[in-house]
Amino acid sequence: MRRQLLRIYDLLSDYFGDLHWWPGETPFEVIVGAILTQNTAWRNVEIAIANLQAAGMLSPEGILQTDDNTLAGLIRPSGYYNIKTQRLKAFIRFLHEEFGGNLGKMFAEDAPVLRKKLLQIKGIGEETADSILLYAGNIPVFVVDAYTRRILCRHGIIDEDATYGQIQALFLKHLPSSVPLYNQYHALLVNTGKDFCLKAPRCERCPLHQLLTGKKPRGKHLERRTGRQQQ
DNA sequence: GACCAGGCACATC
DNA sequence: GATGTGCATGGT
Repeated sequence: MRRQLLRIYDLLSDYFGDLHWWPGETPFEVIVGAILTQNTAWRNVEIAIANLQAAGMLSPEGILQTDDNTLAGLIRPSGYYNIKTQRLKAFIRFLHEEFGGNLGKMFAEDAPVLRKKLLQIKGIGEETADSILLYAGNIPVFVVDAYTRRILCRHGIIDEDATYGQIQALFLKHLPSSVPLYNQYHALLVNTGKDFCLKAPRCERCPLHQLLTGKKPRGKHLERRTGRQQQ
């Protein structure tokens, strides 16, 4: 399994290059993005974050002091704006109550304890919590998302009804504990999902196609080695 | 116009 | 514990 997971990693890294996730200037911006991107295309999140930035509200204080209607209006392009308004504020209230509003203190907390605390916040589930830990806190946890599940499932590596915890445990067990490795691996899976798993015909051009079928991938994708950045 | 996107909470059985 | 539903925008 270890070899298989590393083979997938190598194939995708060859194709996509180093992705250097997460797109975000600061840890706080990464956290805002993690909440706003829930079940939402990243391009819509970018608009919402740009709105917050332009309004000078991309900070814990800025968001907390903004009334709900104004905040919802700013993040409207990211969808579910009423719910996400509450989720953003719930996180920031937690940050103030537990760590005096200091992200450095938050990430200095023992990781498993912090993860449990994050999961108790309304609106923070497993994927969002792990994205925050890995991409904002540089803590080595593996992020599992819909693409991870879809790709691993398609390649027969996991069962269709595997839980989040089971999928995560697979990576944690077989891969060395490494922030850059987990960062890149998750980013690769997301890009693979976006580019190849949306519609069945495109799947045949996926860098992983040969791994699954024994057939060479179709198309010219192996020529592409752009090392492109996220979005 | 239908479908999809880097989830999550809550109701119901 | 499993399953269904609401939340909502913008791109393809």
